[in-house]
Amino acid sequence: MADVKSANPLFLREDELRQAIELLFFGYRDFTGDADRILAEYGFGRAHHRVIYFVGRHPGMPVSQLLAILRITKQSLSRVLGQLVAEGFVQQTRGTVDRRQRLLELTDKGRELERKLTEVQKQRIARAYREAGAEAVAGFRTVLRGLIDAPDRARFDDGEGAPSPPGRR
Amino acid sequence: MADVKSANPLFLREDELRQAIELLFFGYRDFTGDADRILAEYGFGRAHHRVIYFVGRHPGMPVSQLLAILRITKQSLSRVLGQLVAEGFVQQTRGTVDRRQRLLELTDKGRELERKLTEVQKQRIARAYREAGAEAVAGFRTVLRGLIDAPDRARFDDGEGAPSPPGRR
DNA sequence: CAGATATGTCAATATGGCTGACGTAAAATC
DNA sequence: GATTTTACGTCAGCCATATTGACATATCTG
Repeated sequence: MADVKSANPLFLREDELRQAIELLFFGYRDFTGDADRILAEYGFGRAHHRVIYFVGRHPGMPVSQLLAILRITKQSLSRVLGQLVAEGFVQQTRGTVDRRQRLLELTDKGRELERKLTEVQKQRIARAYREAGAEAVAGFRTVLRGLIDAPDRARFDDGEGAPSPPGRR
Repeated sequence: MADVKSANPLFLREDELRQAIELLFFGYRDFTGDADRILAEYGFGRAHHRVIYFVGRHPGMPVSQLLAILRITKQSLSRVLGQLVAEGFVQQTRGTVDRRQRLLELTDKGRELERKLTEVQKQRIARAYREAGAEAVAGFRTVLRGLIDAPDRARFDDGEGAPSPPGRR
């Protein structure tokens, strides 16, 4: 089982690749489904979740960087971020080194919601990880990382979490 | 490397689980990005892709079954499916055993688009698979399958492609 | 025949994207 | 110090995709 280096190994067959497409479709649908249900209770959507997640992950992040990660326009972000600020989930403070910047961070209320959302997703992943075992998990990460475009792939190299450099897209 | 059965193995640590969340976010975004670009040329969106994909995969599928897979309302499907039929990508024929049913299938034009869309996605997956190797691929599939809710998980067991039984949701 | 089912359609609404235009404050540059 | 660039915000309008609810029609089933 170590010499699978033929020109067209089994795992590159048509139906294997198709299966991957469907695994990603169903997997992502169910993976996001957990959080969607919680968000609905708050009148929020997936867009709010992404903001809450990344702000929670990188406290003090300026708006421009959040835009770069999410790859949406500032007008689109504005509505969502505005709601989160208005309802007290996200807090904006002026930057000290560059006073034009609005640095974003979660409030206690925001952190609580972030925790709830991340919790259900972590549980789903933990269950799948546990059932699959360490080796399968390593494979999962390798393949998924390989599906990501090079610029953002670096995010999963080293310390993981380092914001990608400007001009990545 | 065979006795990782402690109460809380390394791969279940907080940061490992968080990394999985981000891998899925970035991975799915880039995975769908390829097809999105092609679809835009046709004035279609992701919704059209899903219809084309599943109809192509299961020719002769009735509308009700497509609704069950996509988990959207018939009103939502109606607009998208209507466009695809109007523009000659999908063809509807009355069922013979049950004449109330509209059985869906791709036209030649539809099959051609399906092929183009699936092709770019297969290429991305094939590259990641090739770089990762057979064992990693096996792990990827095991974990991803574990992320899927039980009803649809069966889709990836046996012959794979068997439509899930009625009442799955 | 009565009722359930498969499909379609009309209308109204929400969410989350987009482009374009314009404004303001602060930093950076000449 | 004046000018230009940057970071951010906002107004206005558009599009795609989803929702709920109500109703219509044809067909199947008991």
